[in-house]
Amino acid sequence: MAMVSIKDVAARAGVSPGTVSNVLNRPGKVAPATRERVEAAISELGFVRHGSASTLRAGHSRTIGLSVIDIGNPFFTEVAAGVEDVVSELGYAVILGNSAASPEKEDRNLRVLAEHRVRGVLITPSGEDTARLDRLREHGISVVLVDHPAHRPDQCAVAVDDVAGGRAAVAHLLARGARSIAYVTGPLTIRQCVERRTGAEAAMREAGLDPEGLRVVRAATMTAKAGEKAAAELVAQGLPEAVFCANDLLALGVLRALLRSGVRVPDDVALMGYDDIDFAAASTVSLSSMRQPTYQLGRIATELLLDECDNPDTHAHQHIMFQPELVARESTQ
Amino acid sequence: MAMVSIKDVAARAGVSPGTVSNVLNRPGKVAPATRERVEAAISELGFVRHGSASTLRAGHSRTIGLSVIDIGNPFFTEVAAGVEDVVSELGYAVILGNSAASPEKEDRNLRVLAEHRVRGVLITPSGEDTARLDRLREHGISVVLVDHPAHRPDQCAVAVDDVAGGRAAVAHLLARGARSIAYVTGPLTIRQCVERRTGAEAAMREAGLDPEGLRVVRAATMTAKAGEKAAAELVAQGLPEAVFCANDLLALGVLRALLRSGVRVPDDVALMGYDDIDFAAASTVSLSSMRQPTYQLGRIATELLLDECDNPDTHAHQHIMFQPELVARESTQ
DNA sequence: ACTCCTTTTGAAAACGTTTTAATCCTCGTC
DNA sequence: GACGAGGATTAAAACGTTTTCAAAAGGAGT
Repeated sequence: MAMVSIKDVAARAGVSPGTVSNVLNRPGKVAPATRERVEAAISELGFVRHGSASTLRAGHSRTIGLSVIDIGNPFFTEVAAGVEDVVSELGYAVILGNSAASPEKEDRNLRVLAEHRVRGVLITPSGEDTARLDRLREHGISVVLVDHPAHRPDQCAVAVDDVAGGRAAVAHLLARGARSIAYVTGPLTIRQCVERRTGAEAAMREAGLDPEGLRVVRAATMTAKAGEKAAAELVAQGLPEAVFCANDLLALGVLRALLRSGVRVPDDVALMGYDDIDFAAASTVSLSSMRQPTYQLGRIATELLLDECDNPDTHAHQHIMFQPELVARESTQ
Repeated sequence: MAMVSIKDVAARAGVSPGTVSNVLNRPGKVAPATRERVEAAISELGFVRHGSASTLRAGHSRTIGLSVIDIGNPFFTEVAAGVEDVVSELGYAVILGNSAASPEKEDRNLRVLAEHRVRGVLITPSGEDTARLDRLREHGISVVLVDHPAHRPDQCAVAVDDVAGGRAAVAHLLARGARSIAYVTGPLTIRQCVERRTGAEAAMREAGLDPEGLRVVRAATMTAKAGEKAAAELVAQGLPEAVFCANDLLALGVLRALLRSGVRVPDDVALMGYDDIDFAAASTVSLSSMRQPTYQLGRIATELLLDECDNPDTHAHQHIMFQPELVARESTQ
């Protein structure tokens, strides 16, 4: 329990605490000779700066919050990797929050982030309630939306066009000859699920089909397990010619359950996922999917956030929208 | 930029700041009437406690650190889920660090955690250098090892028997009739890789084979991509009858590359992974693997850590060692 | 020797909370 | 009606840093 403070360092180096602080934060402002002396004292004493004291006095922390919907989903893991890579050299800490698509958990996480006075928050909101995000901003905490379009102009957001993605996915299935299509979705509170569906319906309309014909199966969560359950439902009610899943995890679950029931993919049923996670290409029947620039999403969002924090006056808010890319594999051959 | 402080709340409620603090931290100590008044003021003013100030004065934070080797590996994601579930109701924050098996990155992350004066650290160390962990403890930060046996008696650790796992895996391959076996491993700085190999060699010895016969292929990282590369090497140098991978990610990469080269699994080569991540069961040829109580690892480690922090005197350090379980699937049929 | 810069350092206040010790009340008891 | 006991509340000091402002030191020019 060493508890070496800046004062001890100052005493050891024969300078004042203020100078030590300068060495730490504005090394340019202090003469090389003194700086060296201070640095020596720091390492001799094993001093490590008390982040909370620093945050308290300086008024801002070196911490950002990252709130995702499902940390078990490789999509978000890859986003997190992008965030990490940008942030780690800067000595920033990332506080991770997993909302599990529950507004209450998300609330609790945001509250924790607010208490920690994080510099900013990267969030993939799990619902459309923008109020709590606005409340964060009132506390001086910047917010950048990840995989979600902006709520308002004075805000950064990095997203991927989910309507376009849903349309492309279903257009692909239709082009392959499927006429009856099921859409396996997660909770309808999740925007991505809704928009991909909108796109899917648009594709049907464009093909001259009634969008009402899109059979929607709702899964409780966007996991493989939930996908298996959804597939059971499909099997019980009679199979469509093609299934479009809101997510690769759902699709992998659907695939597993279908194969187990003796349904052949893609011969009996074609199958499309979304996100193109690494495992999509490796699955039993390799999975067609919609690829998104996931890692980039994390990187760019973080860069925007940091710019907003560091240059509040010159910062230009940006709404970036990527286009997803169809990757056709065995499951829709 | 509201910046409501405890003083404002106190003024509004007509009490002193000390009383507000009591309402926040020891609600029992304050009369119901005043408490209500204070709570009303809190919500009217939208007060949120300044965590750094609290940490600074109280001497301890409501934050723990989680340092993993690869956040992209579902194994660690599941550990993280276990951690999250324990911690989230307590209002604790989790600072995530990804060491990417690099001691430098791990160092940097630990430094950040030390600066933040986290309550404790959960870590899967990426090497055997215990010095920096001891340094953390000197700063009064508890450390619990995850998926790693204890370095010292006065320390908690939750691990899985990797030697036993390696032995069981290779014994399984031998029982299936394989005589030439390759071991695809990650960096040898990673203990898990080394111990699984030790187990593998033990299994060979027990079967009357020369453990030197175990062909070791080293991959730079424990990812699917690195697995593909390793498989290419195997193919080029002549295939063994069975391949044991230190990790499911490696195994999935090996599998993908083998199939692409026209090698049949398990007919030409049997394949075993390790970790039994969700995707192992879903892959092209479902993957035999060693299952570990991953989620439990995270949960229990966190509980131990919190107990150590909250009851430093009554706390009994524990070294928990789980046994892995073999899951046989198609890849070793 | 003096002034006038520039560069470097130091003293002290402030950040928002927790906590200790002290004060103030309210009651019950004698 | 005085006295204490005991609970509720408060005032004030601390936690370790950053930052502002002023002062000191050093150098150059007269």
